[in-house]
Amino acid sequence: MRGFNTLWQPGFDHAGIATQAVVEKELRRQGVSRLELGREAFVQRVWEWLHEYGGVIMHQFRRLGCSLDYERERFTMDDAYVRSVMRFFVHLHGRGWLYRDNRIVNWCSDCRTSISDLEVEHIDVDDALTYARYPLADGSGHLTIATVRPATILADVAVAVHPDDERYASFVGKDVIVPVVGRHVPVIADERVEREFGTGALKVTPGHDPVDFEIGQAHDLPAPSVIGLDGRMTGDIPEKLVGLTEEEASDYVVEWLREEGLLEKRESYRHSVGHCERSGTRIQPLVSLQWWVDMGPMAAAAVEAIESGRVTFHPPVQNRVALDWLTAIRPWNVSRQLWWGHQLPIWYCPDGHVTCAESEPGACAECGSGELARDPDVLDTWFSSALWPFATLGWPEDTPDLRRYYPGDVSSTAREIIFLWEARMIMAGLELIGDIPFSDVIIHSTILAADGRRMSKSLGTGIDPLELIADHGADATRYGLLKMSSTQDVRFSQQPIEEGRKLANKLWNASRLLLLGGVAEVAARPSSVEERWILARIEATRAEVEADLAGFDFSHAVDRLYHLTFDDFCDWYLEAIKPRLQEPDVRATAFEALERLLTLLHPVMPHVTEEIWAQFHDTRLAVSPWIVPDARFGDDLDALASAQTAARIYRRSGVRIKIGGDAERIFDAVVRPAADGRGDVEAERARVRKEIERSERMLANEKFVANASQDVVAAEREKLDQYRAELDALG
RNA sequence: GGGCGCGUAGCUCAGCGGGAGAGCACUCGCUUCACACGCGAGGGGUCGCUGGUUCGAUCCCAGCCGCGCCCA
Repeated sequence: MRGFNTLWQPGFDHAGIATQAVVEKELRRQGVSRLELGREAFVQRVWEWLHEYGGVIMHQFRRLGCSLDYERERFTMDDAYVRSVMRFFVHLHGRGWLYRDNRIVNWCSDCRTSISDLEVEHIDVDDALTYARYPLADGSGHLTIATVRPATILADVAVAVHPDDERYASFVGKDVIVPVVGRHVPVIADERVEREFGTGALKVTPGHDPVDFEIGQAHDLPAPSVIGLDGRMTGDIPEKLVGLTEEEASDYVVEWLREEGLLEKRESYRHSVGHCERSGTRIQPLVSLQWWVDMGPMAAAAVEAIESGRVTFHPPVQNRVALDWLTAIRPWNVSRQLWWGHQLPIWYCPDGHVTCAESEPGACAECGSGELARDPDVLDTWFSSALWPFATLGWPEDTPDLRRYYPGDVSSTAREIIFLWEARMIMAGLELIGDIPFSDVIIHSTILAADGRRMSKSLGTGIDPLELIADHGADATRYGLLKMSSTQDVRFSQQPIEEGRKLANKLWNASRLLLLGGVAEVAARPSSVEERWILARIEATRAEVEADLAGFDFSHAVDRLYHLTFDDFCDWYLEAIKPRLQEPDVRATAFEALERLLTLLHPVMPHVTEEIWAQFHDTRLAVSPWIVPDARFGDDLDALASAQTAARIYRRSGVRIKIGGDAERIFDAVVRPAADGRGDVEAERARVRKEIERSERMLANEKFVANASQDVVAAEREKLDQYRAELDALG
């Protein structure tokens, strides 16, 4: 409508973990495991599943009447997209930012893969805090530590205390004996120890705790593992514990401590524990060999882009959120032990040399060996999603689309996606294209279920937009969603959608009033006051709506359109012209006003406005020009004020005040007063006198007049004048 | 543990320094020739609590009580 060449890019990511989990679950129901099936066949099954169930979202978009460029639908697993992902990976490798390392990761024993920090959800859990005594090797006493995970005692390699903790100063440098396994380990000093937690002495288990891993690295300690990838006990531990769950092993350890007199106490303890966002399984921090990306340099560029305002988040507080994360960014674990996704473009030869290439190399880059095995891992889904703004446009080729549509303007998403996706799109865009992917990021509200819980499939709290469309109509659903939109999370309610349905209905009926008399045959020549007034109202609303939309304030935009339609257009304008509706000039202006109203409403309610438009046009509203600013009748914006005041008084009390002229004529047409409606004039006078008193009292306050802004004082004086005029009119 | 935000009419939410608002729900009156899926009127709120700043506080500040989210 405004003549811009815009692209709204449709498509999907492949949702690695989630998709694999769903298909695996289905297989299990059929009594097949993915291991039996084999990698190739499994991936084939995922594609089949996608073909069956994919397309739902696009169907929903179409039904909502969203103007996406549907022919350009893209998928992160498309061949062309895969090439972009490989290019990105090889690029990072060439930069030296990609490395393989044994580090502690968030392991989900249910999904059987590592996950990134951002896929971990912290939930408060009630646990027991176990206080265990570690005897000193020299027999001179003991040290007590507190732990919520007694089973990990088996993997302890040290006990750490804070360097400034006087209680334990004399212990540092001595050895203690780890219960159950009998290992002699040193007492070390490290600033990462929280003195206030437990006894202030920390058992150090680098194999199963992120902080301990850091301490272990700093002190050059080993990181033995006693819990395997399957969540079962393993490693250098007593035979009878092998294969137990962590919980069973903990019970054994606690019992052992009790019998040996080393159990000091157990107390209940509530703390937050990481869980896998997908499976809900408690995260097992463990050390494994994974691929990592050093994000420092890319994050610095993104920080610059946001601080300089080249990329702006809305609402503005979110700029800070993004910056805080970017400035404290940590290495990104990008490898996943899954089958569904982009397999790492990494090949190993028998000598362990690593070859990184976009497509399968013929020989090892280092030794020329032809015996190459590809790394079985796939990439984090977000690794590919980060390329969305340009991979969808043909990058790494230099395509016309890429030149025309990159960088884009707006990306809209929920809060929890800021780090996962937005920040990474910005980083990838700056790194690979040398420019930001978009200038504005809208962080919209999350619509909660009516009871305040999150909408989710597993809770059964979700709502299918297709049902809303079936019940209320697509235009009503669009209106309702826009009305609900906010920077604050909102509870879902049918009411705003129902409001939209009423608006569509009202618009339809108002149009019918005009169309019933046939289409106007002359050009509009607005002459009467109500005609100039409605055009002024529409013009004012146009400017306000444009400002709202520019600020991404959709809720206020649709609210204005609702009141313009109901209050101004229907209740006053149409009622005012009704007596003269047969006059060609009146009809001509009415159609002019209706055209403008339909145009303003079209982005919100494309279906009903297009249908009405078709009743008196051969063109399509969707491609008709937007309203151009029209200041002709600006002076008439408040022209109906006196008639509206008279109406309020009459409808409330039955008292008619004297107004005269056009106002009188409009009043009669709109209000249609009874022949000699006679109300309680004295009560009305009393009401107005009260207002006058209030106003006079305020203006008599010297401090108010002296301190309040001139505008406020002037506005108060004007109100006083109006009330005095009203009192006069009451006779 | 760190950070952000929210508590306004029965419900869902606007307003964020000058007389408390919208839609829905509720009550009453209208079959008025576009719409009863409508029109008009009305009832309903110590704007979470306690202090402070100000001529003036729902709005700014502090503390408390509830609730939510993000991060570790």
